[in-house]
Formats: sequence, structure tokens, C-alpha cells
Amino acid sequence: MTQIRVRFAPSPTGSIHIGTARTALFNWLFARKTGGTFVLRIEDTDKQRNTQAALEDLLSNLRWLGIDWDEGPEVGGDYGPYFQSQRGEIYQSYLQKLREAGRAYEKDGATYFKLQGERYTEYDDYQKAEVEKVRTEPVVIDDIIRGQVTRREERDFVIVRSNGDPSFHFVNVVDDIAMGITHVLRGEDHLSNTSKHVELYKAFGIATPRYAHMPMILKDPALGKGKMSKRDRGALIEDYRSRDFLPEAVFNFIALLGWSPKDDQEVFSIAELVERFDLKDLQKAGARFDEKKMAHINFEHMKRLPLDRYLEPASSALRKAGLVDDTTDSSYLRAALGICQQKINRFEDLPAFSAYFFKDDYPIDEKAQAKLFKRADAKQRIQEATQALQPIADWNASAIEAVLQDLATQKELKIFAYFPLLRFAVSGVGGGPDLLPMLEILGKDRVVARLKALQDRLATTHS
RNA sequence: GCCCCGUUCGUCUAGCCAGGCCUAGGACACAAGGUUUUCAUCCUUGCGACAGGGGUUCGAAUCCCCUACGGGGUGCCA
Repeated sequence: MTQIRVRFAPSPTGSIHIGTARTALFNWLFARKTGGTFVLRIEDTDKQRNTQAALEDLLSNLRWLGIDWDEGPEVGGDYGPYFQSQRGEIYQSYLQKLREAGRAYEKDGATYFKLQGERYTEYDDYQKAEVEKVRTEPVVIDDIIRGQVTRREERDFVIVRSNGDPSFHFVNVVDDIAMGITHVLRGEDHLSNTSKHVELYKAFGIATPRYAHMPMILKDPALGKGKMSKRDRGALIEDYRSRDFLPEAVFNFIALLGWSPKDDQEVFSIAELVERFDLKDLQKAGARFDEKKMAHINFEHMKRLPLDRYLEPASSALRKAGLVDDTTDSSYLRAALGICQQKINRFEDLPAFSAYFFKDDYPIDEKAQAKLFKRADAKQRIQEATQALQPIADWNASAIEAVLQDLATQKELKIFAYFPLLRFAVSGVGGGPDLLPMLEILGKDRVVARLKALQDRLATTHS
């Protein structure tokens, strides 16, 4: 068995798309699973659209996702250069081989690849013209996902444009040959054109790689038809990155689009994915992207994170919202986030969920306020609670609970008569983390001050 | 137009290759309850699909054919 070599060959234009990322990810997974080599090759032939900044974005987003490469930009390798713009001589020498074999010819300033077979002309309804066609032998594409796909090419095609640039089909095959690529895993949009590639391999007298054409990621039908494009919501990897999604969750979710482990497990670490991955388990049909499921997978990863690792993306989100900075007490931050971790399912929602831990002018939920203000005993209960809590010397959850319990017993009430009021007083909302630890972490000073502030507001409302 | 690929709950999917174990399983979403405080956690329950038609067979989601629908290709784009 020869060493497996796969490649990911993006063009570094703008941002990295979820479909592009998935191609990278499946190639990477396959290489890591089989002990093969993952090559990164940059298709930068379109000089105007390819900038250095775009390339750096691409590399950094790949790394963020957890994808590294064995050969390619910044790491080198024995099959370089890894930029198509630097491989002109290689393309020339392969073109020469084709010419010598009589398989290439010039026409209208461009170079065409010559198919073999009987020639005839026919009106082509798509071209709206008489065109020359060739009765070729059908070509069989041996596809790991789809089985044997038979197709025939019937028209000679351009391999070098009249401006001198070699075409995609040509450079793609030449590079794959020159780089010893054994398996080509790519999107289904390339399947029909694969017959061109097979014809090229035949002309060079070289065996084709194994192919695997993966299903497309389709857009939400509400947004239109067809495959997902860069403009669709949720389509860009850097979007998840800037919203503090966990890279391993994004990786996990994308892997689930078109692939399944065949049992009921859905949440995987990257190492588990490498372990479980098999090309044969790829789905044939297109998959539709679902943002809610993405969020769910993300939450599952968030919950499993040890607090130390949770802290970093969580503080990043809070920092962006201006709630914390370098002066924030780290043990306070840690404690506050510790009781939020299991409750909140997106880092981008964390600032709104936990603002009251970090500033005093947190927003007030009108509905929760209206509900509590309707209670006739609200003012009295708040007063009682404030008086009871104020003298506590050793401020902690169980002390608070004991005091409130005593108070409730004394007033012949349940302790929960005080809970919603206290929660609202200190946080401005009706929901959140468990109340007692929350009070402990906020500290006596904040709690008492906020209770008094609420009393004042109640006084004005009720008078 | 022609060619290629596909079609299981609203969505991601298991099952299909090796037909019976499928009154089709899981997850997301949604709905209703519950967790003696909480619209954001958690638990329980519910809702919900083999695209349609023929055929083969004792028996078909599974095999074959047709139709419909979806996707892709058909470019001196990649």
C-alpha cells in the first residue's frame, strides 16, 4: 500500500467559506486517520483577487479550526513550490509532453486538449451554435462515495488560454500528478468535470487517483435555491470565530454535514473524529446548513470545557462588550463565569446574561419588573430581606440561605417567597444562574446596595 | 436542450450494498408538562418521514424500471 497523499487547494480570495472549510477538514481527517500526508496548495493564478492579506486570513482560519498541513506555505516540502503562480515551468513541461504526443493544438490563440475518436459537427442547444464533437470512449470515474460513474467528454477543451494562463482543469491535474496525490476529495460540483481530468491522466499515461465527491452544502430554502454562497448567513468561518464559537465545535458541526458515525453519538472531540472518520460513511445527498444545530453542538462543547479553558473565550466575549478588562479581579471573574457556564449556550449572549456581575447600570427587564411590582408585599419583603442579610458576617451561600430560611419561618412563609424578588433586585431579570451562589459571588455590599435601590424605586412607584 | 449525481420526520441523519429483527431509530427545532425560585440549564412526554407509480418477491425504506422534484456540469471561471 502506497503512502496516502491528499491535498486541499483553495484560492486565497476573501474569506473562507463553510463548504471550502469542509473540504479541507475531510481531507485533513482522512490524512490523519490513515497516517497520510496533507498538502496545502494555493491556487493563486488570479492575480487581481489574490492578496497577501487574503492568504494570511486563509492560513489563520485553517489553523484556528485546528487544521495543520504537512506540506505547503510556511512549512515547505519536497513537492514545491506550493503556489500555482510559481509553477509555470512545470506546466510548460507537461504541456510539451502533450504536444509531443499530438494531444494538444492551437486554435484562436489558445491551446486545446485533443480528445480521441471520430469527429462530427452538431448543433449544440446550450452553445446555440454548430460545434465539433468527438465520439470518445466513455470514461469511468471510480468514486469512493458514488461508486462507478460513467461519463464521456465530447468536446476538446482549453488547457492554456490565449493570454498564456493555463486553465484550471490542466493545472489541477498536472499538480496532482507532480505532487503524487493519491486521493482527490472534493465537492460534487467537480464530478461532471472529472471526465476531463481522467482524459488528461490517460493522455499522460498515468493512473488516476481515487476520487471521492462529497455532497454540497445547500442554503436554507427560505434564503433561495442552490448551494450555500459566501453571502449567506452562517457561511463564513471567521464569522464563527469573531462570535467566539469554539473551533472544535465548528469543526464537529461541519463534519456532521454529510458524514455520520453511524451510531447516535454527535458530540466529538477532534481526536475522536480522526478516530471514527471513514470516507465510506459519507452521505450522497446534499446537506442543508442549520444554524440552530450549530449552536447546539457549540453549547455541548461549551458545557464540557474545563473552567480554565472556558474562561478564555468567555472573557473574550465580555471584553468585547466592554464589561471586563485587565483590571477585573480574576477570581471574581472566574467565580461568576463558573455559575454561568452550564446555563448559557452562546458566548455572544454571555454579556447580556451576566452584565450585572460587572457593572451596576445593568439593563432592567420590564416584564419581570412589572410582574414583581404587582405583588402587594414586594416592598415589605425586600425590606425584611435587606434587614436580615445586612448583619451577616460570613457572607456565603449557606449563611444566606439560613438567614432567609429563618426569616421565612418567622413570617410563616416559604423561603421562595423571597427568591424572585432578590433575584430581580440584584440582576434586573427573572432568570439566571442559581440564586444563592449568585448572591455569594456578588458580595454583600453589592447585594445590599441593590436591595436598597430597589426599595427606593418601589417607594416612588407605589406612592 | 444534453449529460452526471441525488431524493427517509421542518432540518442533520441511522437503516439500503448482503430484502424479513422497521408498528422506520437518534439528534436539532417546535409543543406540553416537570425540576417545591428562574422565558435561556436539566428531565419527561408529544409532534413528525421511506417523493409518486409500476415491477421482482411469500415478503421491499432496502433490488429493477418509469415519472416528478432537487443539485451540479455543459466557459479562453475555479
